[in-house]
Amino acid sequence: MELSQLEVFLAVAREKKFSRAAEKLFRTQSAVSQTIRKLEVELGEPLFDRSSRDAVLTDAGRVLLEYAEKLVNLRSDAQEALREVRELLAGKLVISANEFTALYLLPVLAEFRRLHPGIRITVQRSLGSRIPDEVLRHSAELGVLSYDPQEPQLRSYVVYLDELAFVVPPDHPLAGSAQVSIRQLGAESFVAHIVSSPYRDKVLQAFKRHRTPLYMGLELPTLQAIKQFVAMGNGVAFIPAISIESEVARGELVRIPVKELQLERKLRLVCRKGGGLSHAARAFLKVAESAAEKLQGRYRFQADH
Amino acid sequence: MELSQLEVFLAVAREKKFSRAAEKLFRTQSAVSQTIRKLEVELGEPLFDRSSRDAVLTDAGRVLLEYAEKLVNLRSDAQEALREVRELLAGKLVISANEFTALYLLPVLAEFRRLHPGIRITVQRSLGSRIPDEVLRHSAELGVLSYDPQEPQLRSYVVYLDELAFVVPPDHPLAGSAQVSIRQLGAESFVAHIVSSPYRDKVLQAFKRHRTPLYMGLELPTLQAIKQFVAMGNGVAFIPAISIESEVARGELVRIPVKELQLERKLRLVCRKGGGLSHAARAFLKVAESAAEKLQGRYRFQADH
DNA sequence: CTTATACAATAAGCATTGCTAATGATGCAT
DNA sequence: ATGCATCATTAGCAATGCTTATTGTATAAG
Repeated sequence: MELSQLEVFLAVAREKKFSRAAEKLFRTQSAVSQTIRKLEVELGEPLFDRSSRDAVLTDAGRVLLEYAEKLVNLRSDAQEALREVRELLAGKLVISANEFTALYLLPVLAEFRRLHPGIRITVQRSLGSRIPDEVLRHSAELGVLSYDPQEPQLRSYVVYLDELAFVVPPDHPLAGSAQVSIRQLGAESFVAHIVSSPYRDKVLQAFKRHRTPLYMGLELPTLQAIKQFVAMGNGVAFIPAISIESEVARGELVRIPVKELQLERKLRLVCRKGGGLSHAARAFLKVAESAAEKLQGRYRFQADH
Repeated sequence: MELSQLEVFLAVAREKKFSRAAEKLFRTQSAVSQTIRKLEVELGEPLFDRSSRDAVLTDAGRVLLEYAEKLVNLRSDAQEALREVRELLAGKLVISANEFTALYLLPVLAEFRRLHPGIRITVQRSLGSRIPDEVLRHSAELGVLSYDPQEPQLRSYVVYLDELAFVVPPDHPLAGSAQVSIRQLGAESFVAHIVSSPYRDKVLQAFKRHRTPLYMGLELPTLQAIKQFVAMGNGVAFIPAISIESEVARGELVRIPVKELQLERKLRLVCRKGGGLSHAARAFLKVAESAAEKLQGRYRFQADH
């Protein structure tokens, strides 16, 4: 029992004539007869009573009619649903990011949702180190990383240039400075992120090069905690610039360029190589790309200070 | 999109390997590949991501999976429903009968329901003269008639021998007689059915032959009314034997054979010629046939009195 | 880094299927 | 009875789908 056969069956049931059904189906009457006959043999039951002028459904025919209509409608539904996927009106996108790269995502997500409100997005929080594997195993389709992954089956696109910002509380003696040098920071009490990263080491090395002690009095597990702690006047910190934009704007934190330290961080979107990407993911990459182009100028401006 | 293709799709989705799905389907891996490919081309969307070790459903694949399962299940349901029709576990049977032939049907219906409780039966009341046409137009599948229809597309089976019974109230002077002759009935007041029938004419002719007047004092429209009127002691009547069985048994009416008058009535089941009969109708004819065989003896016994 | 293995895509040949065209059968109306 | 409409049947042909054989690719092992 195939859907194409059921379509013929439905046409005959509607038209009540084999020949008229054949016209509607752009087939010959013979083809229709054979199709119905085949169905009847398969089902072991006649479907039409041909004895009278109009073809009349038998008991079995009536039963089949009910199901045939449902089946054909269900197929239409399926085709419609697939059309929606094709046209980005439906779909699901899972993105893996860690605490701070998730921040980068926010404006991109906003734009993406505006363009494709039918796509449901899940941003799952993970650790940077586990993200490549998650993407490979299909537990996420995209990932946000701050480094270029080694895996040869992955491809990554740089979508954002972040940097490590030096921030102080607004009432800090250095708060008014346009720039500081590392030597000026020897007396400061630093608050650090408990997760070690390549950038932390670079900071340490820079201080060492300038023979300046780095007093790391506190390690905190979240960026939020670090920001609040600094804002309360309890110390200073190096922290991803992206995570302090609003605090700087509100005057809760003051960012000061450090002359000898301009640590850029490239944020990347990673995905699997080789065409296995959903429309949703491809669309997201596109949105991210155009967002990156817009930000480029602004970012450079900040970096030059 | 055909159900056979969806079956292949489901197998691959389940097995996560084209080759393993092929085994389960008793096909070659090539066939499975081609089928899936064809589906993908038709739907304009890849359904599986083949890049990783196991085939993984794409967005579109997940959507299709949902519908494919529903579709395949619905087909099973349809096949099951048709099996029930085939095995007389389901179906519908419409029988057309007039007021008094419907009485004949009752015991046959009881037996039929016992044998085939899944078949829904409708006995629609009609007029004897319209029944052949109704059967031809499929507005009923079987009809009960008291005569042999002319229509060449109809076939009829004699299923019951009724006769016109002469009944009197229990307190009637003739009530004790084992037999009466027509001449004894000249003084009686008859109650007649308002619907004229060939049998009524035969009665009239018989009375005429015996030069006996027939006083027809009242015509009533229903058999029930005639019976009650006679039982109340208001007259006597000729009435189909089948319709007074219980009243005779309860002593409300007394039946007396009339020597010169033995009017047999053959009840027939009619149906369309030529294989266009449902299982239900065929089964009903069968039950009616065996019921007729059983009744034959009993009927003859009564007739001999 | 190469080799072996597992799996899917592709190509070519073949069998089956389903369609058309032509003809035969049957019922219905004139 | 004749003509018209309708469906069944048959044979031939074209399209479809399956198989076998081969190529391509990614993963695992040497």
